[in-house]
Amino acid sequence: PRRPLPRVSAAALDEAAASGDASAVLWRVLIGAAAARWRHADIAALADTAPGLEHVRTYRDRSTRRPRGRGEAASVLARQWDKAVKYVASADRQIGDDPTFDARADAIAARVRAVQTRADAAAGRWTRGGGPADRRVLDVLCVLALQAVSAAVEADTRRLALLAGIGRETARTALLRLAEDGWITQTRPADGPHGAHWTIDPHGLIHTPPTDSRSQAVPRPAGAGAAERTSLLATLTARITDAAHDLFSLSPGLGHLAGNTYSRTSTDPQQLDDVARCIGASPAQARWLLDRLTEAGVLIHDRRGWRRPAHDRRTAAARSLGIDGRLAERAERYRIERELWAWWQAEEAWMNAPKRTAPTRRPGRG
DNA sequence: CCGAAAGTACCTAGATAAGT
DNA sequence: ACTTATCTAGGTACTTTCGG
Repeated sequence: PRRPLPRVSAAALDEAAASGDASAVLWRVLIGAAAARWRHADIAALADTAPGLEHVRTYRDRSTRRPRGRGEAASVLARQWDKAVKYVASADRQIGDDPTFDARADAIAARVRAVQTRADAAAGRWTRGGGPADRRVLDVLCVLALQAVSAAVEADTRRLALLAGIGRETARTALLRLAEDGWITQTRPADGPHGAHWTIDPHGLIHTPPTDSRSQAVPRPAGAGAAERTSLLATLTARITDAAHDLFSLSPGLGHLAGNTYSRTSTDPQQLDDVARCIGASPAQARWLLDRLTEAGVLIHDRRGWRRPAHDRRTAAARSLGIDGRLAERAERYRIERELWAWWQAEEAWMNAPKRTAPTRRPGRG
């Protein structure tokens, strides 16, 4: 979901950068593009022509500018882009660019938090039958909604399936089940090459209180909404990244529910009851799942409880079961890997960026 | 203007795991 | 041990876009 550039950055993109400080102009463009969730390919497509990207094409030699080589230009852009993405992730720069952003981020973060709270309270809904797949799809929809800063998002079944680490048909039926139970609603059917639109706000709760200037009854510090959105995004992205893995596929794999269980653990030890409550399972079922995860070598069990080892062992475990690479094969089949890969790399750059707030839990694998 | 290509949803059949 | 239902892959039909 790429948004238009903020005004400052759009102006910088058209600025004749050769005469002034070209690197500063480039920085203004990249920051805005990263905040608007552009991808590297989007900005790279403009590198040859846009006046504001002069710094990519040439470098300053005393009072003149000399052209860079093709490879050097690409590496300059890649390096600066990486820096910009990390900067935006750590500093919540969007607040300054877009005065409505904080309020919108606050609304969507509150909605996602409500959905997650309600889901966590629905014990048993996510452990039986298609429940594990349902919960993954719900979490992915929450992430997409946070990214788009909108409760309604376009979500075709393939993209959803790949992000959730499940099959496309499974994702489709999960959507139907979630809709039937009132967790989500389809706002627009599929239209040719475009997927259907779904909302995690079936009753339209978000749009009722608009960003009214007089509704300042609850004073919140500036940037609170943006910060909460960032924090939720980090938590939920880590969760789906942890769960979507070959090890948690079917057959000799440990299954979807085991993946969801693993995604709720961290390197800090947890008690059985905590884990059981997180996934809404009975203590006996949770115990069985934790034992299987421990047996596979991805969790450690001692008298303080269950925790993850310092290094992620999911891939090693999958390899020893002979199911390494399943998800990648599936992605290959769906033939949209290239597209998804770009999104995912931006997301990982986000995840690995230095955190401004207190460190939560570590993202699983780098 | 027409056909090819690409992307999506829906349907069906087989395999596998969970529940009783 | 048996029944049920869930997941997955393959195939089909429909729509839009693009190139000759």
